[in-house]
Amino acid sequence: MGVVVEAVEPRGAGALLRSLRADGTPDGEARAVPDLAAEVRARPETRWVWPGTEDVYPALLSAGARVPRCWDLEMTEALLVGAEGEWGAPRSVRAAHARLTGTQVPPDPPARQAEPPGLAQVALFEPVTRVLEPTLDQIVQVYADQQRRIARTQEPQRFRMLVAAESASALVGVEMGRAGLPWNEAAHDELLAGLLGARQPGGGPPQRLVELTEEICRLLDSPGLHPDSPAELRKALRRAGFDVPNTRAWVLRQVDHPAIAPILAYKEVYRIWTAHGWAWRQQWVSGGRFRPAYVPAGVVSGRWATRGGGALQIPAVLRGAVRSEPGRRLVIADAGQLEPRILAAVSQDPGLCKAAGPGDIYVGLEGFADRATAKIALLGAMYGQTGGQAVPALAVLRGRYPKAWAVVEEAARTGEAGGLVRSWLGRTSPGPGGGPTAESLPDGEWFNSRDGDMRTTAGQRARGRFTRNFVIQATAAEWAATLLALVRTRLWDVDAEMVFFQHDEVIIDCAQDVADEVAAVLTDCAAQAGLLLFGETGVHFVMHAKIVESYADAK
DNA sequence: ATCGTTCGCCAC
DNA sequence: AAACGTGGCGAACGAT
Repeated sequence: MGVVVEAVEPRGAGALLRSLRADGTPDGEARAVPDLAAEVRARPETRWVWPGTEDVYPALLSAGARVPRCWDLEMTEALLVGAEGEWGAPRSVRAAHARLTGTQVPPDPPARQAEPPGLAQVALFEPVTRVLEPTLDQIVQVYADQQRRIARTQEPQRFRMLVAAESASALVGVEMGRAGLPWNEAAHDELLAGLLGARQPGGGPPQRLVELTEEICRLLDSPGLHPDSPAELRKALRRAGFDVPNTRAWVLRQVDHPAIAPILAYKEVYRIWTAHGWAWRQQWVSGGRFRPAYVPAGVVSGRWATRGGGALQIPAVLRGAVRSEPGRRLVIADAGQLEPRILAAVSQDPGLCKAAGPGDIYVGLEGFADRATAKIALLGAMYGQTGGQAVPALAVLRGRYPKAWAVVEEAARTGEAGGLVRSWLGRTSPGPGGGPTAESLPDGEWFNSRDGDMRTTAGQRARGRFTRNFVIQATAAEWAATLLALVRTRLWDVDAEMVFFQHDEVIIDCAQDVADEVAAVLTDCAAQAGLLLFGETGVHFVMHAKIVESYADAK
């Protein structure tokens, strides 16, 4: 019983391995294996310690080896340097080892480019910037060092949970990118035809855009106008007697002119055409699957990012193209009101925890005129809204839910003063300017008082909003990563795979006859993730799972 | 021509 | 209704 820890230096299809004890010290000698995938298959109870999941795992999956658990050294290093006040410092194993031994720290290689699946990349030359791979010895030393540094963090238990959840996320990211989201090209065509009209043979603007352009030109008496040029549009509107500061949709909506309606229609449709039209599909969809590259923890808050394909912004009007194959179903689940529940759990505000029960959290809030006002107050407190109709609502929130209020306010004040904040599990915010931390800056740099007073500058207020939101958003990302890790384990032997994830929403592609089971697993894991992170708080973490054949039917 | 920045929209 | 967090992305724009 007990997890075996094994350090991995990948070498082609094989690897150099070395067993490790719990504290990271080696247990036995290094040994070479010719087939790492075979080792992974044969030893499911192992935690594989390797430099970067993104580099190692794809080949293993190709060889049919799914990895139960790993320790992603680069991800962990990024979390640790952040916690140590060196956010953004190079994260490679060689860089970590150089810091450990006091030698020259190599910079990280530039982020790799998006690689559309349809485009077989014909490399004219191998990029010379690829860093030297670390040796097994360096891997072993850095792992042991990370154990020691984690022990020195404020909450080592939580930080270990963070590393485990992030490493599991990294595995999920590779698996999901490989699986792809089922994308029905015929359904996509039908939706595009309805929105855009007939496709032009030469690839030019489709029928509906052409018609809308003609109508706009006529109504604004401006032949040859390009509606997608803000400058031209502003000029034409000015001639028609309307001087708008910009051409954003909500600004145009306030203008009373017959050309506005077709302009707004044009904007909506134009975006679909350029961002998710036929050209996009040609580039990103292959074999009936949309395959973006996911970057777990690619965002400062720990949220996932994607590289290419715009996977985290699939427009609502095109979701009908996401369809299950015959005999299969999509189980689509999103966490209900995640961020306010996170605020309740981290603040332990008794009133907010009480409201964060199984029902609607906003309905459960007391002292507000109605649900909408309560929602404005809660979201405003987490996003840093200060003006408008939110002001009286925020005052109510402050009076009724003081502990919750204090959490976000303290984070905001820390940020305004140039300080760092941490999520529940220990992710640290970047310092002001994205790299250097406040502590490393000369005194007074961040209170550049104008006229001698201590009013905060616009930059300081913006930074306060960022740190205010960071403590909530980053903790929500941790809950989501934990959820993914739990779901992945629970579905290990089920005919079901995760095919999409965005912030608080998961799509699982599964056999029709296990869909109910999958839905139950999701709701179960949501509660379990809340318990693992926060213990018994009274806060309910809920996932609303729906079993559908089309993403369009999920909302 | 090429590059980086701005605009404006999409998602959560 | 419009100012309030995290992003990606594509076209226009403007500097080199």
